[in-house]
Amino acid sequence: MAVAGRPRSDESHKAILQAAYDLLAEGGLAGFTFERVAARAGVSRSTIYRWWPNKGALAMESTLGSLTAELRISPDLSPIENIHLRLRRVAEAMKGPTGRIIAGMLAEGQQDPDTITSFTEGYLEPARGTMRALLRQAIDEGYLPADFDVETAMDVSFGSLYHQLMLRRSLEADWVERLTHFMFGRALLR
Amino acid sequence: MAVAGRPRSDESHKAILQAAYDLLAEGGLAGFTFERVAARAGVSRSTIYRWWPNKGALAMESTLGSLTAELRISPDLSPIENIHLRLRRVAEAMKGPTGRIIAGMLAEGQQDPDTITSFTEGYLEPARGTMRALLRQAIDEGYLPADFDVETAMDVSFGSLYHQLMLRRSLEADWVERLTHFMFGRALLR
Amino acid sequence: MAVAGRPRSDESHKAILQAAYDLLAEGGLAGFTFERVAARAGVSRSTIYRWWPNKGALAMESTLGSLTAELRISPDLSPIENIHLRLRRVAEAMKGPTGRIIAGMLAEGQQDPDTITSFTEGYLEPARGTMRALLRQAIDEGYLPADFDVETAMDVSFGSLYHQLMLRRSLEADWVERLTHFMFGRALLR
Amino acid sequence: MAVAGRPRSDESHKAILQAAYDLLAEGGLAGFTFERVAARAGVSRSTIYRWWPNKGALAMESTLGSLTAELRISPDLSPIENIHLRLRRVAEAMKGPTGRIIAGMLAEGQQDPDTITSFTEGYLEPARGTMRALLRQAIDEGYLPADFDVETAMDVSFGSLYHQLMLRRSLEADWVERLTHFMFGRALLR
DNA sequence: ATTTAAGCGAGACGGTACGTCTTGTCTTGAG
DNA sequence: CTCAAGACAAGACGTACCGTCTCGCTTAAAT
Repeated sequence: MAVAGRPRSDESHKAILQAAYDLLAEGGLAGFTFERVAARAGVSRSTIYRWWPNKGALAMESTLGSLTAELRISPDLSPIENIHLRLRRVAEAMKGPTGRIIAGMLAEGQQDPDTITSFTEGYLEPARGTMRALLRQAIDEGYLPADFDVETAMDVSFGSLYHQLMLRRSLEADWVERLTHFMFGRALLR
Repeated sequence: MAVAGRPRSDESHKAILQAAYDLLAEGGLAGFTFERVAARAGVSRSTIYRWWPNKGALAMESTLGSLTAELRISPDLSPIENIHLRLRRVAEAMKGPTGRIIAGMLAEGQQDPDTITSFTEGYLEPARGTMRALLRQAIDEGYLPADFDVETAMDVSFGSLYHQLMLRRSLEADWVERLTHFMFGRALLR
Repeated sequence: MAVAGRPRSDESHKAILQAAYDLLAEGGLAGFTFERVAARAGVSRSTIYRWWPNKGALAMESTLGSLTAELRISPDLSPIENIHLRLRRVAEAMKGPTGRIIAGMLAEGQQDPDTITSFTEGYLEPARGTMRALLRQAIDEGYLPADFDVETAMDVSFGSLYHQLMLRRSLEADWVERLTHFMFGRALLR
Repeated sequence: MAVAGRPRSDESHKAILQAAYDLLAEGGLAGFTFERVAARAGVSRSTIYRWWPNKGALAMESTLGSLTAELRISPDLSPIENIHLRLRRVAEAMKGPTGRIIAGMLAEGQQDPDTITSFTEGYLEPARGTMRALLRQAIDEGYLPADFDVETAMDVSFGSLYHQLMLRRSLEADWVERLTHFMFGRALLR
């Protein structure tokens, strides 16, 4: 049952998200301003304020879509190999604009807890869900021992990866490989 | 041999660092302003600009002293236990104001790479140095296999710990214990 | 047909002009600061910057109104007497706050030519217009010779008067009287 | 009888005056700063503060020498012609850097009365002295009537000339000629 | 057909902080 | 006693954003 009043402009909505994404990709958190987003989107500032309470929320929404795309599983690989592949892809993505955006959101979140919540719910938990399933499968199929600590494994893998990102340290393929070896042992990766 | 010119006021210097530390401890990065630091320290703003190029540098210097205090080794414990103890202490410290400050600096560093450099050189590398020594000792004394990947172990331990911090997730003792178990295996912790 | 956007606050506008006038009247150019004007007007600094490009412009606008008031002609006096009266009144006004303001604007104009332009167009030219009319009338009515140099007479009268002002020299009635005698000859002043 | 202590550096003294003069000539009052004078003179700021109480005094002293140079009388001309010549030369000088400096000092004097005093005593009164002598000579020799108001004539000539300068109006030769005509009548100038 | 209820642009407003600049004072060490 | 060097408190500068606000216009559902 539609409410009275002029409906929300889908055009503006999209333009804002796109402008926000572009700005974040270009300069990270610095230079990410409501004013600039509005200017680039060709939209009035108040329209942004009407729909997003703060920069974190806007940054989140403008980014989430593009983040979840790469979460795909190859059924012809072993669970451990699948995990390795996923980590490698995520690391790869983090080297580009997506990485700047995520780092920016984690940074923004230090001032505004809501951003952390959105980030966790919107991106991290889904990612952990897939990873969790893979780890459980690995246990079920005997690749990992029954008492393998799944949750900690995820804290470790995501944690070290994103920390690496924030410190602007290496996210190259061999770093990911060493990480996987460290977590699972060399034997499990053909 | 002192240089010409009025010498730097040690009093102001200390007052600035103290005020900066207090502000960071109180409100984290938000509300950490040169203006407020100056006001609280009873110092003119230009004096701060004269000595610190940006907020990150000031935040760093105001915190480093209190950070390095806790880097002490108990010689009567095994290397693994020492590592565990260190991680627990660091995690404990991160729950208080120090944690907010470090999270703030990592956040600030996303806009200003110099802050990351200062953080790495001033705090992280020294911490890694101690940790590295302990891990090598553990290998030498047979607690860990000869091919144990020391560097990755540090990426993992510090990484997951600080990521946990930034996500405002648990830093409780049992989390640290699970982390240590995950990295070294339960057997090694008495 | 009003333009879109929040309309300019007439209240703030007036408060700014009033505060500017008061500050100028009190202390002349020294102490005339956007910051103080803002504080006294109870207005944010940016509001002033939005409407006036520099101090001179604000000083001008805050003063022009009160300046043009005194330009009135008494029809029952001879043109020469009218001129004399006008000069005496202007000189009188220059002894008060208005004088400090005008001196301040002429001073300010040495750094910023726009201030001079505003002053000339907003105040001086109108004043010269009236004076010019009186001089022409005096010629027409035979008080002054046909080849009397009207423009130079105005350069001389205004010039010596405002120079006197800037040098903080006498602006008393007898000085004005001597000036008039010098320009027109004693005979013409009853 | 020399006083104890290091003698005043004549080199610094001259460098300061020269730097001050240059800065004034280049940019007028704007950009005339103790800091810049010190920098350009290769002198410490405190040295300037030790010898000059404020900008006006420094501006004055740096300029006075070059101002009085042009006050010379040609004995083979009539007094009126000499006056005319003098005014023309002063007007000519005012079109260059000297003019900017004098205008700057008159402006500066609106904030600091001492500058006005220095200006009057150091430059204006001497100039008026010469002019006064010429006018008296003109009266004595019958070029001007015995009751010619000498002081007012000087107020008028200098006043209109310097006002013209401050308004950035014409200081061309024909303007000076019209001024002389206005004051003395056409007959007296061949 | 008219009212009502948003959405939206434009843009003013009070604030806060930025980083820079200048002022006038002070403190040191060297001449 | 002078001078260079330079630190210091104070405070204004002009700019950039913030979050809020007031308008007038537009768009659609409800009356």
